[in-house]
This record gives sequence, structure tokens and C-alpha cells, in this order.
Amino acid sequence: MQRVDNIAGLTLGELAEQLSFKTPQDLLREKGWVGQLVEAALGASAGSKPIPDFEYIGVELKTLPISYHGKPLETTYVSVVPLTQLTGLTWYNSTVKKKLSHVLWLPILAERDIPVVERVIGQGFLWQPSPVQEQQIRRDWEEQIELIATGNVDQISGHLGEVMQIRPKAANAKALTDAIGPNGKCIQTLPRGFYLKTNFTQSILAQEFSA
DNA sequence: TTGTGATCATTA
DNA sequence: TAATGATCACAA
Repeated sequence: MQRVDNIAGLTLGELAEQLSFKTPQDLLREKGWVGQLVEAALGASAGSKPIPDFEYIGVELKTLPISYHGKPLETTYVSVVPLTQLTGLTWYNSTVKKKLSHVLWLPILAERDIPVVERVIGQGFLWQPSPVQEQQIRRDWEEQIELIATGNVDQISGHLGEVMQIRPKAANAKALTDAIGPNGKCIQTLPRGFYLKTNFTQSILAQEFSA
């Protein structure tokens, strides 16, 4: 958290310079650049391993792009959605519960008209879901996992879910993976991810900064 | 191919 | 203009 406090208020350009990162003109081709930068700054065990960013303390790091008014500009990716081998899968052993059990949120003032180099790092904070918040996420998870388990993955769209939705998460629309189809047969479908809706992350920010 | 980091950009 | 569906880079 000392590191978090130390980078609060810095622009992405300033932090990039400190770490010898080259700031891109835009994020068109480097959508994960900001996340990689703050991982390096905060000492997260980088890489694409399926473990928490800070594996020894079980904390997940999430940057959160916000508008001038402090509203989240994007949904927040949580994890890949399991589409097969769902037997025995419960909320309690789900990747979503694990990932969201402890999160370090790092707001970034990232309005689209601000050049990447001038975007400002906000005050990061640790968060754990309240009982109510966990119930909201759990309901969305169980409802949508049920659809997948019963072979109705293709009926899922981003409209579902009160606070967490399922959307494509793939290299492109041609990427396919195995899933359960009607009649229990194996079908090919787009890989999906769980995303926290902006209304939910906004409430987390409100909870943190209103107090 | 799947998982990590996400944002882009068209649609509703 | 917000939200959904599409997409980008890199590592293992």
C-alpha cells in the first residue's frame, strides 16, 4: 500500500519514465499496457499465470478507468467462463469467488480525450466484497453457470446479470472452444469471460470514497 | 489454445 | 451515450 500511495497522483507518463516503459500514443494495439505498467510499479508477480497478482497475499490487482466524474468507463474483466466439465463446480470453488475475494482497485483518470501519457493514477485501495455484494455476484454466477451446464450457452448475452455479465473474450469472433450444447452434445462456441458491470464497480468506488 | 492484461467501436 | 460484442498483445 505504500507503493500504491507513492504512485497516486502521478501521470502514466511519469510512472512509465521511472520504469523505462515507452508510453504508446493510444491503446489501440496495447490494450493491456496500463495494467502491465502498474503491475511492474507495485511488484506484482507479472506474467499470465492463473494466480493472483500478489500470490503470497492473495490479492488481485485491477486498474479501473474512470471519467472526469469518477464513473467507470469500462466493465472489469474477472476471469474466463468455464464451458465444459462443470460437474462439481460450485460458487465456493469458482474462479470468480477466488479472484474477487480480495482486490486492489487502482482508479485511473482515463477519459478518452486525455492522451495516455497524461492520464492520472488515482488513489488505490483494498476491497473485499460485503455479504450483500457477494450475494449479488453469486446469484449472477449461479444463474449463468446453470444456463451453460444445461446446454444453453448460446442464449447468454451481455444483458444477463445484475452486477456481473458474460461476454466474449477471445482473439476474434472466429475463435472457438468446446461447450455443452442442447441435448448435451458438444458444440463449438466463442470463448467467454465474466465481467463486472460498471454500476457495480461504481458502487465500490462510492463506498470507498464517500466515507 | 488458453489465460494474463484490458480497451475498442458499433449497436441499440 | 451506454452497453454489448469484437478485438489486441503477450506468455506458457
